[in-house]
Amino acid sequence: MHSSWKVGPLAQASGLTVRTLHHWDAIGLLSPSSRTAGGHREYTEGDLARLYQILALRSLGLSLETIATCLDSGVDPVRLIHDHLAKVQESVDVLQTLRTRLTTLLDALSAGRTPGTDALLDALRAIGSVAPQAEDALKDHLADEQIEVLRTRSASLGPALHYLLEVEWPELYRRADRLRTEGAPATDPRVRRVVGRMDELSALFTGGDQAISQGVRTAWRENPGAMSGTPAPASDEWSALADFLDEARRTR
Amino acid sequence: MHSSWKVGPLAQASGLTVRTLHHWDAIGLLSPSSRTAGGHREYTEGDLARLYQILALRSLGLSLETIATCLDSGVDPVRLIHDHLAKVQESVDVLQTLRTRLTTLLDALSAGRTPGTDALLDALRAIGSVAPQAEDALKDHLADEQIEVLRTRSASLGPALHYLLEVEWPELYRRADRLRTEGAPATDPRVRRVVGRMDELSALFTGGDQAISQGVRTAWRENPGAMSGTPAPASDEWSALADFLDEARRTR
DNA sequence: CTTGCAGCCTTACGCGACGTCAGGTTCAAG
DNA sequence: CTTGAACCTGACGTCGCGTAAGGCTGCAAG
Repeated sequence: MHSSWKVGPLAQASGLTVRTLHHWDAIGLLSPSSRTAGGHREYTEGDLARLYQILALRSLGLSLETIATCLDSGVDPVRLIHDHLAKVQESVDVLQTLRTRLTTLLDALSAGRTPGTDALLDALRAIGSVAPQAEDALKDHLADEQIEVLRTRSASLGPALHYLLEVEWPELYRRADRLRTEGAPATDPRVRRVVGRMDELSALFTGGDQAISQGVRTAWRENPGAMSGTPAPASDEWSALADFLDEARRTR
Repeated sequence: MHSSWKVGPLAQASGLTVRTLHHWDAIGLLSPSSRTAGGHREYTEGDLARLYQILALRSLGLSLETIATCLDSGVDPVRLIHDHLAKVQESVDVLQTLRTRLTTLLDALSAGRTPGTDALLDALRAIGSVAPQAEDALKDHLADEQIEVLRTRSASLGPALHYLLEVEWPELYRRADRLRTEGAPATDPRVRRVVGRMDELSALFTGGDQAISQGVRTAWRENPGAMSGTPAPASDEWSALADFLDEARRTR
């Protein structure tokens, strides 16, 4: 009646693999109480009880080492579960944030061919309408030329455009804001690098036209949500970052 | 003006470690365009552009291999992001489910010293009240004795009790239900093992008293939510599982 | 008793993205 | 030229096993 199990049947019964049971034996998590003369593992009923406890704790997402500690040395279960829950919650939060970013990005990508460019153009047009009335006609004309430049540039960049506009740009934005909130000065080499790369990207679109670059920057400041590809930050935070970047640009 | 960077300053500027840059070089993700005569890495501006692209894509949670493929061979960004989002969403769902289970478990654990035991006792009392009136007094008396047995047992089990009641028990419950919904017959050895272990746990509390064991099983059937430690399943699902377990017990 | 074959054994590499030495070489300042 | 900081390559560890490779055991049939 005191049945013993070999690895194969036990793996079958428990839904695990033989390799897993070998592994658990190797790390001392679950070692069979006895062996045959030839060295074959023999799991007893007591081993099975432990196996079920391991499965239960594993289903909570605990590491094998943690499980071993629990079963062998005894740990306060409340604190154990509490701490583990905190870690899980943290992972969830991180993934949720990532999911939001991916969703936003995917919306932008699938909404149009080059949504980032459209946002750029919209922003440029908005800038034009804010300009002094006396120069409206000229600015409109200039904007048309600028738009043409942007369209040509966009076409020549091809697929890389998506990454640049929808991925790298927001990344630069986030990096800059992180540095700012960490208290880095505008003269910090890391800040300068980020600003430099931003201007590089800008140059890719404007073809080096300073007027257009300035227009894009202004547009960005006026309408951050459409340009950054990320949820619009608080306006005061935003202008603080814009000031920060401008300062970095000046003191370069 | 054509600046070149060594690993140290570049790591400093980018927030990475030297080791990471070495690694990215080793796997061909980001190799410096040149080296000094002595073999020191020299990163050019072009390398920096690639570095920023890598950082951007990495911040989306993509694997280094995927990033390399994107940058070197060009992949449809929409599908890339879409597929990746699906994986992230799946991870979120899994973790959310786990979080819910952990929260429920933690509530149960921190509500009282031995909430599972209280639930057991409550269930036993409920059973008593359902019993035929003619035997009420006797059953009440019997219940008191039973309660005393359970209390003694709980005390002697110590911390392991929590695992048994709040972790292993629900795990057994889930395993049994999984087997049932997979269509396994009540005579399946895996089912028998689960039922056997359930009865072992039951025996731990009742001290082998069949009357108490039966009472606990009945209580469980009457009030599954309080006993299983998991969200109460649909009642029809529940009774189907109870029937399944009873059948497995009979045909053993 | 021997053969056969299924199932068991140990050993070891692989994954992913690096951290962390260890032991030796190169660079730039003084 | 010397010194010390920064650089180099190589290798092992992480975590939970998957996936062989090559050999041994155990049970049944001949």
